[in-house]
Amino acid sequence: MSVIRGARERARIEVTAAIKEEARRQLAAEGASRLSLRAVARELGMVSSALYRYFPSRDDLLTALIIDAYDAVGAEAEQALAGSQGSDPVRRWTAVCLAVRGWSLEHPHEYALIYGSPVPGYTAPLDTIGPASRVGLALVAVAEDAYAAGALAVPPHEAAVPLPEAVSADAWRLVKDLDRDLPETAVAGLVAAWAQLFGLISFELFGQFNNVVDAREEFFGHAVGTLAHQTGIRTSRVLPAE
Amino acid sequence: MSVIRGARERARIEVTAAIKEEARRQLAAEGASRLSLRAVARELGMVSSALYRYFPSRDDLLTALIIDAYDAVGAEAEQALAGSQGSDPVRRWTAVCLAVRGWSLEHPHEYALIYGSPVPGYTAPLDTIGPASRVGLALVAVAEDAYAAGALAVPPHEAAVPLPEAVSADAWRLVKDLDRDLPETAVAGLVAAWAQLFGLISFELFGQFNNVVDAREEFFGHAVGTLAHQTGIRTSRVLPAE
DNA sequence: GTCTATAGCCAGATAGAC
DNA sequence: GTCTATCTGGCTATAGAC
Repeated sequence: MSVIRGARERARIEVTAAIKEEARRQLAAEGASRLSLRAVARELGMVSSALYRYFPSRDDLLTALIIDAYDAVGAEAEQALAGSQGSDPVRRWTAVCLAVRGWSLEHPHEYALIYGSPVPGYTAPLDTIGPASRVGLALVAVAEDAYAAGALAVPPHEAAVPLPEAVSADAWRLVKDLDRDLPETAVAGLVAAWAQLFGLISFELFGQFNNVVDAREEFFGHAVGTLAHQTGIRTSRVLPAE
Repeated sequence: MSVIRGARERARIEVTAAIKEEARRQLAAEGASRLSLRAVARELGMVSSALYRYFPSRDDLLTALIIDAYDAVGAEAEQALAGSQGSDPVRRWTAVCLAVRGWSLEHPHEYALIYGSPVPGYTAPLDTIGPASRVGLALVAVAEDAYAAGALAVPPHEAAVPLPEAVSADAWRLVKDLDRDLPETAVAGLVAAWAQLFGLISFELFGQFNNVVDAREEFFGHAVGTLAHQTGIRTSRVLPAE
C-alpha cells in the first residue's frame, strides 16, 4: 500500500492531498457542517463531479480529515513523549500536554472538527477509533513509565477519593484491554485528566477564557501540573508506604 | 419591559417564543451553522420574510438561542447552589456540577451551541457575557461559602503547586472584578476546575467516552469530587495551620 | 478521470402590495 | 406584520460524452 507504483498512483495521491488541503482551508471559513465539495472543486479549478472519483461522498472526505487530524495531534503527543524520555514524569506529562495544546492552537479548526461539536448527520466510522486514542495512550505511557520508576503515587495518598465500584470496573476493563501495567485507580484518574486536559484547551480555543485568563500559557502549564499531581504522577520516586 | 401591555405585545412574545422553540429543534437536526430562517418559517407555517420582523438576521436569532442556553444552564447551577445551602461544601460543589451535567445531557444541542465549536462567521455580542458567566459564578459561590466556613484549604496544602506570577496576576484581577472574598490561589484553581468540568461533560456528550467509560454518572461524580478537592474545597473546617 | 449538463433541492435578504 | 415575488447565490449527486 505504501509503495508508489507509478505516475498514475502518484498523481492520484497528489490530487487527494490537494483536495484535503483545500478542504481544511474551507473548514476554517465554513465549519465542518458546511464543508462543500463544490467549493473545494471550484477552488482547485476542477468540476465538482471530478471529486467523486477521490471521495465517494462528502462524509468520506470528512472522515479523511478527521483521521488526519487525530493522527496529527497524536503524532505530536507521541513525539513529545519520545523526546522527553529520561526526564522526570511530571515534566514528561507537561511536555505531552503542551504539545497537544500547541498543535491545537496552530490548527484550531481541525481541533474543533475532532474535539468540538459533533457534525450533525455524520457518524464517525470505526476507523477513527485508533487515531482518536493516540493522545490518550501517550498520557497512559507517561503514567506507566512513572509507575515502573516508582514515581506514581497510588492511593491511599493525600488527595485520593475512593473509587466507586462501577468506575473501578471500567478501569479494570481498560487495564485489561490496553494490557498496561498500571493500577486501576491510576487509569480512572488518567481518563479524567485526559478529558480535563481537553476542557482546558477547548475553553481557551473556543473563547471561554476571554476576559478571564490572560496568561494563557502559564495558566495552562500550571493547570496541567496540577492534573499530573492529581493523577498521582510525581517528579521522583515515592516511598512504597506513601 | 416585563409588563405585558396588551394583546399585540402578548402575541409578539408568543410568536418569538415559537420561533426560538422551532429553531432549537432545528439546531438538533442541522447544527448551528446550518440553522435556517427559511426552514424555521416553513415549519411554523410562515413565510421567511415574516421572521425578519422578529429577528433582524439569522445571527440575531442565534444570539437569542445562545443567551437562552447560557441562562438555562446557569439557572440550573444556581438552583443547585441555593438548594444545597447548609450542606457541606464538597456536596454543594458536586450538586452544582451534577446540575450542569444534567442540563447538558437533556439539551445536548444547546450545550454544543454554547460549549462546542464556535459557529464560523458568527461573533457573539457583548450581551452574552453575563449569562455565560453564571455557572462559573455558582462554583465561585461554593468556594466562597466554604472559605467563610473555614472549609477551604489554601496553599501550602498537600497538592499545591506554586502559582506562576502571571497566573496570580490574572487571579488578582478576577478577585478584584468579582469582588469576592477568596484567596488568589483558590480563584486560579476555580478557573481551571471550571474548564475541566466542561471537559468531562464535552467528552461524554461528544462521544469521546464511547468504549472508554461505561459508568458515566459514577465516573463524573468521582471526577468532580477530585476537582473539588483539587480546588481546596473540603467537607469540613480545616485547621488554620493546615 | 475529467468534462458538460441536469435534476431537484436549498439559502439570506429585500421590495412592495395589502 | 404578513404576504408574493424576486434576486442571487448555493448545494449533493448522477448521467453520459469523451
